[in-house]
Amino acid sequence: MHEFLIKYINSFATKPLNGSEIKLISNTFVPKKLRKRQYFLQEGEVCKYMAFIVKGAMRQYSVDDKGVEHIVHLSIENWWAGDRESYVMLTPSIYNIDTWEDTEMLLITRADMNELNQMPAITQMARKLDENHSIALQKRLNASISMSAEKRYTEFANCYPEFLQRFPQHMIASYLGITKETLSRIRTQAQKK
Amino acid sequence: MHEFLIKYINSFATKPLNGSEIKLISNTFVPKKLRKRQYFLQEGEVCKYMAFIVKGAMRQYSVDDKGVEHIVHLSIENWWAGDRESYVMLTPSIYNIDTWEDTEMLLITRADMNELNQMPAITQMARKLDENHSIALQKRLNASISMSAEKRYTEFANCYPEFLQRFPQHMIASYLGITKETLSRIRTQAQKK
DNA sequence: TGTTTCCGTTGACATACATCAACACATTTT
DNA sequence: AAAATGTGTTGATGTATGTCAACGGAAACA
Repeated sequence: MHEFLIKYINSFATKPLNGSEIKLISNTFVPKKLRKRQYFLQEGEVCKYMAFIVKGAMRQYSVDDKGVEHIVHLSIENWWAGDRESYVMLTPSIYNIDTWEDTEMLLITRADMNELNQMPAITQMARKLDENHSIALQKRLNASISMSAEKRYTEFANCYPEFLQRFPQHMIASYLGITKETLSRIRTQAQKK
Repeated sequence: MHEFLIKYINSFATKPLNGSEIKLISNTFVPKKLRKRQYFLQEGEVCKYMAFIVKGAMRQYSVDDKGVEHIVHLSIENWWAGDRESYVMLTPSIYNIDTWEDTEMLLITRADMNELNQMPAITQMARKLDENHSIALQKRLNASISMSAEKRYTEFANCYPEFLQRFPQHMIASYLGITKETLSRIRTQAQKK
């Protein structure tokens, strides 16, 4: 199971991991399985682990005063799940994270991650991840400030076609910050063209 | 002028910088001054430098099809300016960055930054910055997806009261993803309460 | 000193999107 | 097999926010 993670880390590294490093990593990341619809994190808890997803699909969302869910993050294989803010600051999370498919993941605590940061490959990966994460968030923020719902959807569909297959439409809608009805109408309109 | 930067870096470091490190940093970061309303970066250019702001105020914004500006970032002393995506990926930026006050800053290229990453203090700072940046963006994204314009404004006003003094209202509005008229109405309404 | 530009406010009106409700269909549960 | 639940669609209506236009005052400019 860890081989996916090793492969993933190597894809960021200038030098591939050696045997002892692989061993250490494999011993540090703890496997965990969750059935569909189970919580990985609930609002109010501190997020103790970051999860590398080996197989499956998850979502992260907040719930507003009216009980409406707002999805801030969707993730599948080779992505990470977890609330960075809570994980880094050790504060209670305002988000829920749960699985949408049966999911296998590899967990790591903040402390263990700090240990592993001895390894150059890990440091490189972590930096690169942070960078990519920031860039992606920046793009989404710009989209959400400056683009119409329709444009946000088409851009999303281009960028992440696989997500359209894996998640139901109302989750995509929530992720885009619109209602399922609006997304439905956008789609039928787009087809006419 | 570099002393502000040194102080700033030390605030992230477990051990303060020593003499030779300070010297190296001071030699690497290049001072630059810009008058009010001058461009630091224009759409289509690659962002070669990250700028540490010693004094002044800047904004980063995209311009949509209709010519409307959408501010994605505001920054003042002890913040950074620059388009991370362009800086990291070496792609042409879709953003403009300009000064709103006369501004003094310290510039660094990506290559030089990689060199400085030999120093633990710099590495620690960079990581911490990336983390904080991600967290802040995540918060904003969640706000923009799940909160009303009014709530976004009051939260912003609480979080960054100084920005209300330094930037005109129409920029704050743009930053919040609303028009100046809407912000004006929100403010008069809020006062009545 | 006058002139221009910028800034914030207000009003009338437009519109993108939300809300609410009903329905058909598929999937899961019992 | 029946019942319950989840999913996507469509229509009627509501509302937050945008758009356009006008105005007054402040600041920048000439």
